[in-house]
Amino acid sequence: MDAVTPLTAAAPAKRARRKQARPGELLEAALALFVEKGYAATRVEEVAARAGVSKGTLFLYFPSKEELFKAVVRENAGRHVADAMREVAGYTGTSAELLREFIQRWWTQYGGTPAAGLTKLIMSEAANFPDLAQYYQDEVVQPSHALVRRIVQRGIERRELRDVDLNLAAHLIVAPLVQLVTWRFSMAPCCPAGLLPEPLALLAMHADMVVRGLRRE
Amino acid sequence: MDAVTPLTAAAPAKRARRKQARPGELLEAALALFVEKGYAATRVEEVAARAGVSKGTLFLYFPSKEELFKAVVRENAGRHVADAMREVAGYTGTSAELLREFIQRWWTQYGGTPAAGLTKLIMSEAANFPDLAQYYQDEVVQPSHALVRRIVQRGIERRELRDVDLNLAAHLIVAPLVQLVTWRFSMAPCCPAGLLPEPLALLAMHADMVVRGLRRE
Amino acid sequence: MDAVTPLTAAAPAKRARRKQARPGELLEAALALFVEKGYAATRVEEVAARAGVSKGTLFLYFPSKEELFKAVVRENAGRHVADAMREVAGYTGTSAELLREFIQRWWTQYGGTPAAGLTKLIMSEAANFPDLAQYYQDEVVQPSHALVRRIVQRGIERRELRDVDLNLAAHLIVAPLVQLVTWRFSMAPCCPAGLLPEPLALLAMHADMVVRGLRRE
Amino acid sequence: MDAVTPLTAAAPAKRARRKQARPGELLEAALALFVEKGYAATRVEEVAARAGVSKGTLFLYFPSKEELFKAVVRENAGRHVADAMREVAGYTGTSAELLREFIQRWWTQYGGTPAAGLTKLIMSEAANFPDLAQYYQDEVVQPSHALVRRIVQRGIERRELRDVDLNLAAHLIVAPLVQLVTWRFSMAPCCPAGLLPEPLALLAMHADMVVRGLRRE
DNA sequence: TATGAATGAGACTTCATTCAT
DNA sequence: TATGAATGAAGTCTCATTCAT
Repeated sequence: MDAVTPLTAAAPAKRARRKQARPGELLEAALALFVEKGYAATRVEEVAARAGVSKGTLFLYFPSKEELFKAVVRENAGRHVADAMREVAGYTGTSAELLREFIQRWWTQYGGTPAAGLTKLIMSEAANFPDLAQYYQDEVVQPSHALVRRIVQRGIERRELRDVDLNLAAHLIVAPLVQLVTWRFSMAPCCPAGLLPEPLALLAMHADMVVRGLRRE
Repeated sequence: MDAVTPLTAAAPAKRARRKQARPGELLEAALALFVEKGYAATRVEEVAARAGVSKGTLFLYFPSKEELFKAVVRENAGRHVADAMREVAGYTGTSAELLREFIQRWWTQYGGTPAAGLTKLIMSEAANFPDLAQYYQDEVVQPSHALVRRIVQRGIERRELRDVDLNLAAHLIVAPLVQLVTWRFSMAPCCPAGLLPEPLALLAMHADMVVRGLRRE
Repeated sequence: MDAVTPLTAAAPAKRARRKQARPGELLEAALALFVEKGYAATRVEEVAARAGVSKGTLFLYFPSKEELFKAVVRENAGRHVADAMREVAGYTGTSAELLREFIQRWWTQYGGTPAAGLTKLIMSEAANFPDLAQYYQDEVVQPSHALVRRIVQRGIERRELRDVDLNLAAHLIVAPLVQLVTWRFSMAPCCPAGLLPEPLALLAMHADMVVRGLRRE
Repeated sequence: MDAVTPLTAAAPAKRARRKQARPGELLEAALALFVEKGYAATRVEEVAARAGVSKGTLFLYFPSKEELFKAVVRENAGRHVADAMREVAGYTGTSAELLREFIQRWWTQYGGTPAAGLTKLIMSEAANFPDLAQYYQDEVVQPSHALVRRIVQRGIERRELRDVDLNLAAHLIVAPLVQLVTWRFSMAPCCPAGLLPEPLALLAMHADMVVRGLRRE
């Protein structure tokens, strides 16, 4: 700000920096708790505590628990779909490779991140927040399915894949992905080891099964 | 109630019958509401009202909301798995037929019934009721997966199917089934028509994909 | 209910009888406290305690503090005006007697009762509850002023009173009455004895002054 | 702030002037808001905002909301009574003229000014702040009533007025004045036009009524 | 057995007050 | 001196649970 006082310029405002960061910290804490315990069973004081602030501070940034919840959904919904669509559009390899690539990426960019909890959260709370469910439907589900349908259609047009119902195929390709994150945030924490398949191994086999299941013989 | 009025004499019998039925009616009502709104957001008074009794009556049959919830889970968990295991044991047809048969039956006997809401319910509440999650794991998930593994193993032994990882295969076969009911009780009510695939068509294609994906070429 | 069991008929339901009385008891308690401390400074728990019930019970009868407040106003507003209007309509004496009668009655039927606190309450809270202020205006103020204007007009028509502005006269006749109750519920409790004029003496002199001030000389 | 920038050198002076004025601006803002919404319903942040400063600044000048309130009352109470007493002492005209003069002056110097809101404020909050009510009683009510009693007594001694109870007469003379300001700050803002009498016309008629009501016939 | 009025612990939310900047 | 982010006590309201009828 001022070249004459570089010392203070380095620490412009500890408070101000926190203020910038607060909403994000609160949203992160809220996502984790809402996913774990559900909306109703999560107390705002817990969210605040996990974000390292007091109850009152939360309400400086979000006017109510419900608005906090909506912000959590909006913040995390549909951030990765757009990226993925662009990548698919320019892909030049075989459909088998594309499907494997897509499934792998889905895991590294969404399924394996904390943001994936949103999937379980929406599933659990859809009936209590119909407008959010609709929003998620529009912003995440529809674009994702459209993307998968496009991949399959590309394979059909390239005569690599059988001529199947695109909508059904999309559901069957997506289902194990969704199921994987749903499981990760619900039963998995209760069921120690052994029985949980390694996500990447599961996804590799899923890609393999899909390719075999769809390929033109 | 009054010996002078024989017209009402029939009542005690009817009431007795109702009395017998009460717990079942309450469990049914509770399942539906817990599935729809979640445990925390469901009020016991709603459950009682839906079962046609008063709030106080519910507490005559279940000592607390939590015990009601546990009863709901115990009542609905694992009723169908044992039957299915017996049927598989005596099956004589091909693996393709067996897989199709299994998937169809799963839908008609569980996935398409109100009891399937339990799957979504457990997903949503597992973290809040770890012992119930464990119970469900032991009574439903493990037996179901074991059953599916047995089907696949039978196919491998009969040299109809490839030699795949049984555990991964079981997860991939089950995932779309679980996903179907999860969806049915969460997003589906919000997303009118068109986009929802017909369950039986979806399951038929799933069976087809699984057979193609696993068969020995 | 049943002539054969007169003993139980005498005590049909202690609970039920309380339920009947509860809203009235709560309204009475609320009126007293709202008048004394104002709406914002009165805690619902105090109201409940004064009515002899717990916090939760209050909310069985009134959905919110604000609705309780509105019920208090509606319950107490304008109950006496209609009676007074009927009496004035049939009066046959002189205007001096009528004015004295009116003022005396106002005190015995409203100004001296707990319900008079409503006047101070509305004064204090009008800006925070504009719709209630309007309601009070319509149900109490306007009818009361109309009644007083009618009394004065009758006197003018009978050539007992001077031909004055009816609206101004009404305000000047009413002002000391309102002031008396306002004082009674605000300063009076703080200013012990001596300085407080005897209400009936004050009202008698007021009536006298009004008659002298309005009479045709 | 910076000697190198003479342009801003004027600022300290301006700010100093503001600093001097701060308490007054805050008291003015507080009076208006306390009158309008009551003590409890007024937030200190609103007071600060109306005075053009931040919440924290208010607490530099007043240690608490309650002290701010007390300062508001002390600042506005009893400023005009002393002046009026002096004027009455040297008056040489008739009692009728004196009463008219007194009532007119009361309006121009108090009743028509923002400070008159204090009357309504004290009335509303007396029970919550008994010591302030006492203070107001001592500093404003008693002196005012004493002044009015003196005016009436002077008229009696000059054989212009009847020999009435001085205390009652004072209450009846003051009541419409108090009522006028009370109304002005409570119901008036809700009741658009038409029905509100013109203050000066009302006061003129009041003076007229008082003179007629008290004069020796 | 059935009811529903009553309770009170606990949740969300507000706001006077503090304090680092 | 001035700011406004942060705090937490206190208030409103909900709802599981009890119990007199």
